[in-house]
Amino acid sequence: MTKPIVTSGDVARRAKVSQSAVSRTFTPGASVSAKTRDKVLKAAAELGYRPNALARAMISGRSRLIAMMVAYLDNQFYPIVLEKISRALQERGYHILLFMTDPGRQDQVVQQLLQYQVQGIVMASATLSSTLARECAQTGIPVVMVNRYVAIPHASSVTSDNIEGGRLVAKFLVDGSHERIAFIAGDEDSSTNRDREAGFYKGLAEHGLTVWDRAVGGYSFDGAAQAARELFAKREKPDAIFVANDHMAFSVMDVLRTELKLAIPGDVSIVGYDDVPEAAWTGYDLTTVSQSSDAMIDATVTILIEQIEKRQVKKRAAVIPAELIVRSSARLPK
Amino acid sequence: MTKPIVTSGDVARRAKVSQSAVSRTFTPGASVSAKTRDKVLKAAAELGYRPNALARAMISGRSRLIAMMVAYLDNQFYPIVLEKISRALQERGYHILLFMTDPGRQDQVVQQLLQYQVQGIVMASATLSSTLARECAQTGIPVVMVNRYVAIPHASSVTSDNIEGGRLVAKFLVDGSHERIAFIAGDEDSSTNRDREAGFYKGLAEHGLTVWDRAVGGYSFDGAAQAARELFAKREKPDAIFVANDHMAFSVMDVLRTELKLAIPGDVSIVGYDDVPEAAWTGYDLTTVSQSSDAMIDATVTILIEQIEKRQVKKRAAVIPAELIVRSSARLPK
DNA sequence: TTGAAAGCGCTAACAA
DNA sequence: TTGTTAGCGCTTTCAA
Repeated sequence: MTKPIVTSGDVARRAKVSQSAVSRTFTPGASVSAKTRDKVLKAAAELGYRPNALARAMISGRSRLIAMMVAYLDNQFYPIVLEKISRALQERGYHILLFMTDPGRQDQVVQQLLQYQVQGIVMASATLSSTLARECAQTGIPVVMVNRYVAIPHASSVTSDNIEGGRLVAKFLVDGSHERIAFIAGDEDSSTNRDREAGFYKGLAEHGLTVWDRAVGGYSFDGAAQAARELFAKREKPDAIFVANDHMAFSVMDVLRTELKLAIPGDVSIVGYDDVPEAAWTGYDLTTVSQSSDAMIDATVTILIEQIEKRQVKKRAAVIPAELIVRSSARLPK
Repeated sequence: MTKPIVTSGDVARRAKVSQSAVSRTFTPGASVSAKTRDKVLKAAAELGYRPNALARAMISGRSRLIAMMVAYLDNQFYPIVLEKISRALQERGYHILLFMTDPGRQDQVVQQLLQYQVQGIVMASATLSSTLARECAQTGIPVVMVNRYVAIPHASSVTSDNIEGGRLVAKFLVDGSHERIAFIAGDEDSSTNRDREAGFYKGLAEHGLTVWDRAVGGYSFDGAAQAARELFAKREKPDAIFVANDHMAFSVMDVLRTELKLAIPGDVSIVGYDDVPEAAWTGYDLTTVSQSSDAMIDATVTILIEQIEKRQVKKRAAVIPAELIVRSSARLPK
């Protein structure tokens, strides 16, 4: 009952044309007369013909497949990026091959995806070893890192202006007359964390302040809760915390309000980074820095497609402006 | 500078064996002597050989590609399902080709994914027309619908026990002495909504009640807000609302607390469905019905792999038990 | 266990 | 514009 697989040859025979005529009919921009095309289309419809994308990819060298490597999807920022990138690429006739990766096993995953002859790689919250990056470069496959930056030739990147974002937060908190301003870091190895933190310290310094305290949350919900407890276990407690991303900020707010019975922003102000949808939910109403996912996706897709179509991989680094989104989780400047 | 593409022929030449020997070395379970394999492996490593998955798929008829169709990723339930399914399939050597679909354009998307010779289709929050389902069945490609059910032969499904879940909610709200119990529906065409609603009404009936009022939120954040406003624009207002999923419940809670200045559960009780991670966040602390995503993913992957490997598509419908998760968004029974 | 040979379904020269 | 031809890189008979 299964599979009477229909090939272009079958269609050709039925339409009484050559097999290449069939191929041309299904290749946008190829030269076929209207008459031939109609005959082919008719036969194809009758037979239920569907071109084999694999065969096509193999011979043409264009698989129209883009690999997307993601480390986790529980931080809403990433599903949103994934959805938008996928839609944008679909519109251009490309498709996403999804790879969930564990830290440490990323190189293995890259080997797998290269076997599928992907034409590009998008990495979100994932890092590429320099060995792998070189391998991709040799194969001529463009790599775009989203929300992370690596000093590797050939790997392009799209990031928020994290340094400026950090500065904005510092200024906002200082203007709000906070005196003991702490920071909760994400993954200390990530460029995103480094830049947000560096910008934040720079901003504090510009107002003659230094960071009051610091803990590490590792970008995870539980890690952030632990970091919050740590900061508040000490004698002198912060009156404001900049948390390296929204996802962790929610966890911090939960711990402060529930376990420590602190009012936000009455007792302590919280600022996050990303402006994920939940930040606008009134249960949190989180003051944060927006990194426009639309702009980031645009840049990612543009870089990718350009490099694929020009067959020339030249490293590019797009930096998307950051904007402070003021809500109610942090005391306002007077 | 790019692409000295290495083929199995190159490896064969260098290892001084036949090209088929190379192929066998990379085919688990093929018969090669240890000596030959070593020679091949050595040559392959030296050359940086990587089997071409596309060529392999073409000839063997096994692409090891599974298509996943999703309508949206902003409801956290879906990214979680996506992440887990992807990891589970990766472990078994399969990979996810992701398709974001718009309602109405799903058939078009299916045509595209069939071209990639996927060996299975997972549909989440997406519906398949019966025409398409038939086409998949003819090709022998298994289809599994997650969180949705369709009366189509050959399309398997994995759902929560939505009827029982709805009943549990009704019982809980009645036991909590609520008297004006309303329902906010998702997409009225979806089996999930139908079953949750039917079970809910059945549960109310078992206690001699009927639904007080009803509005439709269409599974969207904004739609749910609108539905909430609608329910409370009337003279007599509900004292409890069962919202068809958590994602909408958050929106409803926001509207009630912020716009209508109502206390939850003081003035009105809210119950959701799904138990997404945010439901446990203390900003919402939502009483809800848990549909174990782990159990659903297990069932999905098992059905899929079994049908792929047995090359036999037999419709199956897995129903995962539902469990009420009591938190603080609804008044407790005495 | 090995190698030779025959394709998988298609695109892309090349001539006609 | 059309058909012929030669592969893309691989798996899988089939004989040896």
